[in-house]
Amino acid sequence: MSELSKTFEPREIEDRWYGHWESEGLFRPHRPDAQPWTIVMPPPNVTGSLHIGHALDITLQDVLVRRERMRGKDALWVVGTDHAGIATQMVVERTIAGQGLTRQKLGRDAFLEIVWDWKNTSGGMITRQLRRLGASCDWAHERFTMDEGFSRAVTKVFVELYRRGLLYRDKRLVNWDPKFQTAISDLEVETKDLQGRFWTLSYPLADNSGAIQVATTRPETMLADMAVAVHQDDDRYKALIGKQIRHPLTGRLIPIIADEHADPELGSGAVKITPGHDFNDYEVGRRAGIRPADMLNMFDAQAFVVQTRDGLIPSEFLGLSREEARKAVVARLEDEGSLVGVEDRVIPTPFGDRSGAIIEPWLTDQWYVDAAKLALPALQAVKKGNIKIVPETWTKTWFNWLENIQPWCVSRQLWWGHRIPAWYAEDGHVFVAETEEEAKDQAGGRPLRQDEDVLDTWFSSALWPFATLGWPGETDDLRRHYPNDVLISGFDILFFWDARMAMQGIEFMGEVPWRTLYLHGLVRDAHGQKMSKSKGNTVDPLVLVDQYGADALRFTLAAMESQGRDIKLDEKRVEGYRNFATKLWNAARFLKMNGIGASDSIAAPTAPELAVNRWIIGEVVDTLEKLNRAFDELRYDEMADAIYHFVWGTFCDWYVELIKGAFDEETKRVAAWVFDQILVMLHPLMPFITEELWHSMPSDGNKRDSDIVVAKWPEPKAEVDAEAKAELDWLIRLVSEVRSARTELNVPPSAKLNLFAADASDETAGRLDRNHATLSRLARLESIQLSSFPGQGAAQVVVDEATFALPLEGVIDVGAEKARLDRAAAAAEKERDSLAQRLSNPNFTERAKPEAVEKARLDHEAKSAEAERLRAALERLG
RNA sequence: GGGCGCGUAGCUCAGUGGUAGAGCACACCCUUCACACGGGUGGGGUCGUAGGUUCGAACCCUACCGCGCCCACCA
Repeated sequence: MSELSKTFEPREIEDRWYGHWESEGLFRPHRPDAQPWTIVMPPPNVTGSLHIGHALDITLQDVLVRRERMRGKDALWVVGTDHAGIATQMVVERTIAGQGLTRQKLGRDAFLEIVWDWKNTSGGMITRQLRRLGASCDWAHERFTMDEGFSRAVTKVFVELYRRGLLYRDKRLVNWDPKFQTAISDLEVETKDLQGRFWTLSYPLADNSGAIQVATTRPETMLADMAVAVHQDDDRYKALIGKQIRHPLTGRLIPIIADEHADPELGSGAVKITPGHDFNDYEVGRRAGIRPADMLNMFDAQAFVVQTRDGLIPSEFLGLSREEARKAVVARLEDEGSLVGVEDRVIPTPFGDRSGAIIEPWLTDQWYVDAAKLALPALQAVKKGNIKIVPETWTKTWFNWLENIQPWCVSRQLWWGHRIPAWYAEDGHVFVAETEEEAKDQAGGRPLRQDEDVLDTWFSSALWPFATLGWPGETDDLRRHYPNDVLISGFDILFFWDARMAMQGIEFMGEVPWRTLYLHGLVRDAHGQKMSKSKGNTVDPLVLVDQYGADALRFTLAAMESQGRDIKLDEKRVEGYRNFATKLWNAARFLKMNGIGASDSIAAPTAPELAVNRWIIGEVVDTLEKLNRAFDELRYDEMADAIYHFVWGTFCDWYVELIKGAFDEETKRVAAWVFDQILVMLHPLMPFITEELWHSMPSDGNKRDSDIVVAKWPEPKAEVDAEAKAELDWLIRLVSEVRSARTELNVPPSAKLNLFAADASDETAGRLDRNHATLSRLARLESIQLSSFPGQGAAQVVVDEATFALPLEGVIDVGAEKARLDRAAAAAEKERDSLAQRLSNPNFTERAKPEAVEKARLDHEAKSAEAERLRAALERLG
């Protein structure tokens, strides 16, 4: 491996190093005495595949855990997959449908066997894909939300919550998904605006004394109407309160009731009440004293019309879908002259987020978690600062949601999931227990039937931060790694997952699940559009990895991640950071070519003689400081920025250029050390190329003691050498000025010029002397003289106190040079004048901070001097 | 209806009370012995609009305009 190939081939090294890291157990070295550091990966759906959102999420986590591992911590990144109830069952049902099968035909046990098979065969894809990104998680302890231990934890939590009165069974309206035929939680409902209509109907009074008009957006539900409500203060209807209505289609006698829900401003001011199929009406019904069990239901599980308990729905409507029923009802009302008016109207309509079906409020028995009680401590935890949310702006959202939280429906009418540990006796009495035996004991031997339903997937994933560590067992892992240090998740699952983890974690562990909650945004396409399969604008992260390498993709995602903003991913950026990797690769080749290999020490070489070496060590220290600060503040963009500019802008563009042709032992030692620091600092962001180069750097016959994945994060004791910094800063400015003048005056790159330094201080003279060779090479100079140029026709540049002349007799376009100098002088004068104006304002000198005044004075002095010198240079040209 | 965020160079985005930055793109030059996935140089912004606070605002406050997102039962 001593010879680096001419081009950097990510694919080959990525597979090789990942395999090495994993098989050697380097992602979780045994460090029982080290300070623990913990993060859990949001478990991806077991049957899912990697999308760009995962890539971002994984990158952000891996960057952190790699640095903590390098800092010597007992770093643990918990990994595993989620059984994803609805999503997985849906996929499998679709598959067996191809063979003409349904789960009902198969029966529960046979169906579940198929799902498990499916999970076992296709479940490994996403975890293989995570590896391609370089995710350094603890694969040896990979978990699954339905593995044995985890399932035990889920059952225990359910039973405990029940015993603590925080979980109960209740009959009420629930969001029913008629396509999947299951209840879903409020969070799984997406409200979308749909173009609909607003019908006004006429309901006759039972005593034939007249009629009352009601308005509705869902006429079909009138078949289950149980009342008409008006506002108690509405003079139009006051007298009618308590009277009966003969329902137009069913003939059902229903009362006119007073309820504040009826808005006199809206429609006719009277509203039909269907407690069994509308959330508002349900509440009105409750207030009117109707028990949930007595509420009329007119739909089956697939939302087809069925007969109400009172048998009053005319047979022509039975068996119709909601849409058909609506048409039929409207048609009949029209025939009967009961339809008073129709207008178009936009209707906010609830959809199931997975099924896309319109949700039907339906009366069922479900299990609910008393979320309001669990929410309180989670709210407090953020208020007291036990959980820090980054970026902070999300705390308000956190409070707002938790403060208004509703009971959480956790039962699902599915088969794939954790079966609810509740058993019913013949009489309906329920026994909740961790095992059937326990339940039987409680029931005193009566025959029992287990609840058919399973739990919401999020109920189990909420336990991820502690159930993966062995809870309810009191394991060493649990003691050391709970609470986790940080959680990284997209804000889209803030309520689904993060908040529920906080609630369950505090309830069962008595302590917050993580100290910091970092929320990142969505990855969008280059134009800011949300990526979706239907739009066809999705970016497959693995395609990018194939094309540019995992390091480039990781670096891009980190560089574009600035605290929570959505990321517009542009492939050009990935390409750019691939180029960056290549640049680094070639810098390594260059160093090796010149006998520079691995550093023999972790500590910075002490007090080098050459300024350039002292300077670059200081630059490393600077960069490390920036990097560490960025890590502490979770500023990924700043991490990337700091290392990128150091590697390319400082190390490659200047240091390497400066040391070319002068590879003395000291420089070799310093260069080797600096490059090692670069590899280590860059490793969290670009793990693969850094590991490859780490092992490529040692000269023939030598080897590194260990891999960079477990190398020591830099802690150079060195300090920034101010003198060296000043000197190199000067050198860079001088070279840049000369280059700029050359280009602007169209001096051929090959032409070598003489340089005359006028008014040079002793310090400048010394610097010119010390840097004679590099200066000549970088600025393409023939000679350097410490005197003013006696002749005419020279380009001139001003750096600090000195004026440098580059004689260009015959070549120079005096007009162009004059224009150039004039522009430079004008710029300096403009700044000088603006500073002068500020300084002449007593309000400024008296009220501004003394440092600001002092700085303005110094700047003014410098700019005045510079302007003067430039004007003098201009004069010299005649 | 409530809440949040955004509007800075052609594009994507940093920035923050003291006279605007990056990457890409663009223009010109360079086959200089690490790298053309490169090197050098350069052009380009009245920081959405209007007020206010301040010695000083792109940065703080107010209003407005435009864009996006989240939450909410208006029949």
